Amino acid sequence: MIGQEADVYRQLKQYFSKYITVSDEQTSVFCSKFKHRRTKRGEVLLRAGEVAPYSYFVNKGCLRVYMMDAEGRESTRFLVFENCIGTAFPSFTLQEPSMAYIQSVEPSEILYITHKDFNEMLDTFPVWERIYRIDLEREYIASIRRIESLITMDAKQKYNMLMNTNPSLIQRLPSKIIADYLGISQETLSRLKSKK
Amino acid sequence: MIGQEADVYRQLKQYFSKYITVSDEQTSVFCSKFKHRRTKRGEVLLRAGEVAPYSYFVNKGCLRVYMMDAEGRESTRFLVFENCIGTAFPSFTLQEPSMAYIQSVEPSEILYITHKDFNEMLDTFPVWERIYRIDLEREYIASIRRIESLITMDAKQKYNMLMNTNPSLIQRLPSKIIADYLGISQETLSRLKSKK
DNA sequence: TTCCAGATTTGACAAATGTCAATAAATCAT
DNA sequence: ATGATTTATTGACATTTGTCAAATCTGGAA
Repeated sequence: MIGQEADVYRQLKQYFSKYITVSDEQTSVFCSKFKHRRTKRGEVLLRAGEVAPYSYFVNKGCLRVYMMDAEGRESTRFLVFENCIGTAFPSFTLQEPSMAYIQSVEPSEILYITHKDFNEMLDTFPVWERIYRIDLEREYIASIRRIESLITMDAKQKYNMLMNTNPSLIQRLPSKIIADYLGISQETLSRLKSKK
Repeated sequence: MIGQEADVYRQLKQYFSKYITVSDEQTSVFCSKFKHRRTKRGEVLLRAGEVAPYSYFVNKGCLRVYMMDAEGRESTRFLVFENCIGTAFPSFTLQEPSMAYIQSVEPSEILYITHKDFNEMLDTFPVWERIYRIDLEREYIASIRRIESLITMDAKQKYNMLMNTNPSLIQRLPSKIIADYLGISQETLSRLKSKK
């Protein structure tokens, strides 16, 4: 049992020490702020209008951050896979009502931390701010790449890019989600796949 | 003369103390790392393929970070206006060759800092890391909003949004740049403006 | 002022993509 | 396994947007 519990934080600990060295004591403190839970396929963790209370680290599975327009059409803003941390970022950071939903697209195993704990750690541990800052840089760079692809590429180019950079994503997720992640209709995506 | 020199850093000092309190001594150290220069209209500060050596704070004017495809078509990734800091972010941060160009679209007055100084300050001053981290959060949130608009809106919606959130930008910049910032052709933009 | 270079607008047409509807395929719960 | 429900594909067509070319407008230099 102890072995199993320890295992729950194994990936998170790796995540902390990915770019910098963190002492065992600090790692323990950081982990202690994260609670563990499992989610069901399709489970909605946050609805638009709510203030995001948590940020999520994915041990296993996949979370999807998406918006819905007045006609019920969905657009996927971000996908959070194994060993990544994510949330409805503007809402979590500014503690404002969210424009986005968060949904577990697969049965998942996640660790989550409250905004309060997250920010207290920023004030208490410079190392935590360092870890977070480096993570922000990576996330921001990824979002810049995404913006570039959205303003410069047509549907086929965007799909090919995803094939090259993230082929597992295509195999794993329903094409409906791939389509609205790319900002194209599922019919267009379906045609791209057959035509090549 | 002393008064004029001090004035050059006035906006930068305000920028530092926008979200947190910074001592005068620290502010002085931070400012000392930024050099001052003026740019001409159209001047190119960075070319694709080069590693971005500097990050720029704009006192006056506007910088444009843009990409160019094989056919010479340009896409504006970001615009940096007064009292904002910006650069070819992935290149500056990772010190890799840039995919983007940086150009001064107006005669501008800027302060710039080297990557080395920037990172040394991160290791020396936790306050600097804090300032940078908060700035990253804001920039990242802005980029998320931009991604949302790119995947959910058509050309007219994107233009209307820009009109509402940033009307000065439309008056100030040539419509060619507005168009490739929105990821649409200048002809489409021109038609949108006349129709509604 | 006058002229020129660049920017903007407009028109005609082509290409890409979206929408709607019907069908086929896959997945889930029982 | 089997039916029910969701998801994916395909076709026909409408709409949006891009492309190219020409015309018009604009601001700065001589």
